[in-house]
Amino acid sequence: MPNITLPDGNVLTFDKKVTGLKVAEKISKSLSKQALVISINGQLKDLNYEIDKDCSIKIFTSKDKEGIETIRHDTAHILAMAVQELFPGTQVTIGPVIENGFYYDFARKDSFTQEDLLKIEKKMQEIVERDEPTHREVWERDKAIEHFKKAGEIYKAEIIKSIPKGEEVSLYFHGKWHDLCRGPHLLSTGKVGKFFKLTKVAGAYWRGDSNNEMLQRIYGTSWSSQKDLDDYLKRIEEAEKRDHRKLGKEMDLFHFREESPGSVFWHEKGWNLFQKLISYMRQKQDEAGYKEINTPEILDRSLWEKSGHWEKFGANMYTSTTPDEKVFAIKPMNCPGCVQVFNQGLKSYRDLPLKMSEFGKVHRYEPSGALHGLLRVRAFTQDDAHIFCTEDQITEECLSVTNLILEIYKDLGFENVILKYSDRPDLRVGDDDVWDKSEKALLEAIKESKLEYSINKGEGAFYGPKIEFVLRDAIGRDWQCGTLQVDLNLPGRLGASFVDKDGSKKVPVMLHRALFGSLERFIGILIENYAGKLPFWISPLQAMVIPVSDDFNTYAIEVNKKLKKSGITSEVDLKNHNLNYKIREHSLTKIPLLLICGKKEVDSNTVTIRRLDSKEQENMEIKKLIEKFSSQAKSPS
RNA sequence: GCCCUUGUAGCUCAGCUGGUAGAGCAAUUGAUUUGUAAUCAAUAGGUCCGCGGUUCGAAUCCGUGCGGGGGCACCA
Repeated sequence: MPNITLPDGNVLTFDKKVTGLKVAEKISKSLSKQALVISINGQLKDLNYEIDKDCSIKIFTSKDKEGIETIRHDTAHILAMAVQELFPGTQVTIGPVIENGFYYDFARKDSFTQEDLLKIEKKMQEIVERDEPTHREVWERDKAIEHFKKAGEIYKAEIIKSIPKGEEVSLYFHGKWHDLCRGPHLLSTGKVGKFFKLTKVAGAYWRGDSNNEMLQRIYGTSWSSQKDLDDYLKRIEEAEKRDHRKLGKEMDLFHFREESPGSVFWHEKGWNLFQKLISYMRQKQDEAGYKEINTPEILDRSLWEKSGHWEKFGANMYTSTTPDEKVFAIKPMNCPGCVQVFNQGLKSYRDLPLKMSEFGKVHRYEPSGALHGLLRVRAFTQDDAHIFCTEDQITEECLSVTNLILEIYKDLGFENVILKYSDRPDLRVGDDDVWDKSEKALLEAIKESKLEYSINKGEGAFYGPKIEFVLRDAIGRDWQCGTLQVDLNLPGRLGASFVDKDGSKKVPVMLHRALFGSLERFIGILIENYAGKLPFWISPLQAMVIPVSDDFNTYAIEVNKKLKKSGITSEVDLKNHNLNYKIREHSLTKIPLLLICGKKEVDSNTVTIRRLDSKEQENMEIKKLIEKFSSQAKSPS
């Protein structure tokens, strides 16, 4: 006699056990048609699960996250079914739901080709049409292991072995085909609909461990309507258009080449952008009380041994042997160098907090497969700083770093910032009471900042807890940029000390912080966020002066000179092309202002402005133009 | 690093099953003097990523190295 409580509080009473589908039918016919999956006392179950006890339920449709995720999960099963029908002998492993889709990992000798993907997709459509009914069975563990072993499904057998004792081992059947699965699933393969697409094949390690063999992963996406699928594919396409590698080429900002994989060759315009960011940052840091320093790129091996890098970070370090056989390392981090500057001369507690910033270029030998445009490189410039302070100053200093980061992100158009807080890892140095103190101090700073934060348990650095600053861009992607770490280890290892009030020598606390993280990376993010249409003040080329014909060249040259003098980055285009051509060309390279000069303008001492992405024409006196845009050309302060 | 995929002119790409390369744009030169997203013509431009092999003959097939792309692993 189950009494079933609905989300609106109403209670339906049945005189015998009843399936979720039947409950949906009782509620409304349309719901029963749209129903995909049900939650019973908060646990997701199949719609044909039989309810025999009092409970509260909620029925999900494709409008709910639970519904669409079940569709994706079923699509993954159908993918596996299709693959095994087409390629007998292929072993199935796991096939979870991911953001916007799903994947399934297979073990097969031959590799899947792009054409195979199409074939598989077709077969999947067939399976949907066959509308194979789903049913679930709970098996005895050893029987299940035996069964899958016999069937040649070694990986599945492995998975069952790793299911904790006491947990149910359930199998899902779609027609004859079956898979070990926790569920829930749709009532039949037909419920999935046909709004899916296989997107790519890739390698993936068994159980995510690079010591294991590599499986073949097929990725796909699945939706509840053609429109949703099309929208998704469109979104992907739009994101591709923003790719900073593509835009960087089109806008003539930088390039990469074989001779130095993962290192940027900055072109004039890219470097201009780079320098604009640095000078903006200098000003900000100067105001915040930082002292800029610079330390050597190459330092003796002994220093890196002392700091612990040689042992802990050696695999990522470039080294250099001189003709006289001395071994140096090219710095992968700026901190040891910075501590040397701190160590020079006696420091007093009165000098603290001492904030030393450095635009330091570091080199790290990253695995070749990790390289990705500007976002993952082997040589990059950190907007680094190290703050030497006392333990009592930690919270305040952390807070001021957080504020500085937020201010800077805001100036660059990122208002949506999330924090990730990582606390002590298992492998760490320092006493627990010191950790208590530094974690508490850092957490306090986060709380005071009133920002949303998540906790990554045990993900801190070996020397201290850290915050990572994640910003969300214009199309909803998250990027990890800034970082702030509390270090109670390196200063001691490298012999840093200050004279305290009582005359005794003490070891200072060191905060490591980077605002953008890496200038290279941040520029990549900026390009993608703005789809190349950078804010005026940071645009590497802010204005192009275009004479209508060469009768007006002298005037255009004059205008360009005036602009340059007033601090606007501008050029004049004297090439023998017509106006249409020039407008197209310079619009494509995303120059914010096109300034047209013809007879009308010469006569009235004006230019006609055409802004990027606008067809409007605005006539303006030169004096006013300079007044208006020279202030906009400056970085925000 | 691992799996898959890819490498042809400055750029974007074509070149079927082997017979030593082609287009558009860009560049150069000339004509045109242009009023808001491609004016016309001519010229020049290539170690077909490198190395090795198969073959009478390789951009094309095979091996290998390097680079790019998509993932996985990595990301102090």
